[in-house]
Amino acid sequence: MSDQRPYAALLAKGEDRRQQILVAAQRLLTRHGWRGITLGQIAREAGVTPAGLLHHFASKEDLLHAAIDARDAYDRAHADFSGDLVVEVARVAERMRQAPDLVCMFAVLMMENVDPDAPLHARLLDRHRGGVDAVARLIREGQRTGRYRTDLDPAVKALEIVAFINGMESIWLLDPSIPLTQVFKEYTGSLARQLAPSPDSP
Amino acid sequence: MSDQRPYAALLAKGEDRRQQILVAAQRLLTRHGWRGITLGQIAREAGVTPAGLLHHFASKEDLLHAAIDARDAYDRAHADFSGDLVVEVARVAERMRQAPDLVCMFAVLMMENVDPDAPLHARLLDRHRGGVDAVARLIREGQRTGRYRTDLDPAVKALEIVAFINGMESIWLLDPSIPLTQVFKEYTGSLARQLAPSPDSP
DNA sequence: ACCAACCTACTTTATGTTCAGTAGGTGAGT
DNA sequence: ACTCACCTACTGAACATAAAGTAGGTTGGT
Repeated sequence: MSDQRPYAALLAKGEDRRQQILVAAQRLLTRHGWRGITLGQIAREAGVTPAGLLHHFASKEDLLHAAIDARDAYDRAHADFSGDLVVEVARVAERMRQAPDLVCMFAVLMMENVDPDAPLHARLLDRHRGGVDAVARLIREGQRTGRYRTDLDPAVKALEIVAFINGMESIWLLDPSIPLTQVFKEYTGSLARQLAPSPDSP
Repeated sequence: MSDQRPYAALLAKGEDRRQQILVAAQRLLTRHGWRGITLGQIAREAGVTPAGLLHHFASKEDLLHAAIDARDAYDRAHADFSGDLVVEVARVAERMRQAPDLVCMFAVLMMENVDPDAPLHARLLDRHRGGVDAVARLIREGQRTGRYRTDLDPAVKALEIVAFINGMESIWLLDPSIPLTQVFKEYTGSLARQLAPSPDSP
């Protein structure tokens, strides 16, 4: 934080401000969406003027992409597609609590970019499909190793799981008073029962 | 359509235009959200000028509320909380196909009004809770009559069900190529198995 | 005279962006 | 030691545009 070199401190300050802006943008983005926020709001929350903000990011759209990039990096760091699917789904609730501004960002952005011509449509569609595919792969893997029953379509079940997670994100954003953990526990429990091979009692 | 009386025809034309505007607004609302559309776009799609639109609706916000009211009326006409829960959930897919602009409108509006200070927050929160409560009631009813097992929390399961439906609406809007019916069939199938009393084989 | 269903032309406000400038630091040449 | 060219991190004011809403007119029916 406090370097000997004043210039280094200056650069650190700049990077710091950049992060502040990014965090503010993420927070506001998940509450108001891309169209619901102004540079002024983000700038104020980050302690700069709109012009000052544009010193760090070329445009509002640029800032948006930077925020999404940060979110992607978070996912790359936290997503674990090597473990058990059910455990992984259960972990989503924790992550939602830890970093709601990041985790729930896509739920908001998705609905804002539903239209095929929307600026982020392609990117979000790709991302979403990637997520569904990853879940489907996990199911297939479990089926191959005999841990999961084989009479259900991985692609279909994956969609169901992703829909549930997505839906929970939306609902939780709207109403944070819901019993998030319990609902996730309930769902993962029933999921485990469903994926378990045939000779099985609840 | 074609009245004898020219004045009646004029009034009918007005009512007609009002409906056109409402339909256009609903369509655009579910694709671009409230903030993503302008009076100009809606007006153009309805075949009027922005000023012409404001002849039928006092303000943009007024139009929004009218669109939501129409959606509420649709729900009142189609929602059936007397039948079986599983059957009812299965029917959602049909309704999504029949009237996507109406059914999926709330999924979009919800994410746009996540913030407690958002203009529609209270209304959407109420509506959402009402939906969850209705589902929970259906579960409780089933438990009381012995059709459903009693060892699961109706409120929690209701949240899961609503989350799934909500999530499916979002995903389907983003990517209409998904096998909507299959996923719903899969989910309702597993739901039925889960709600069924203990001595039961899949 | 009055109303309905519009339209054209305008005002107002909000917002992204640009521009010119300021304060302070760096490193090279003299 | 001193200046010169250039850098980073900003600010304040101005600019351009878009979009909601308004004023007043027109047409045609009662």
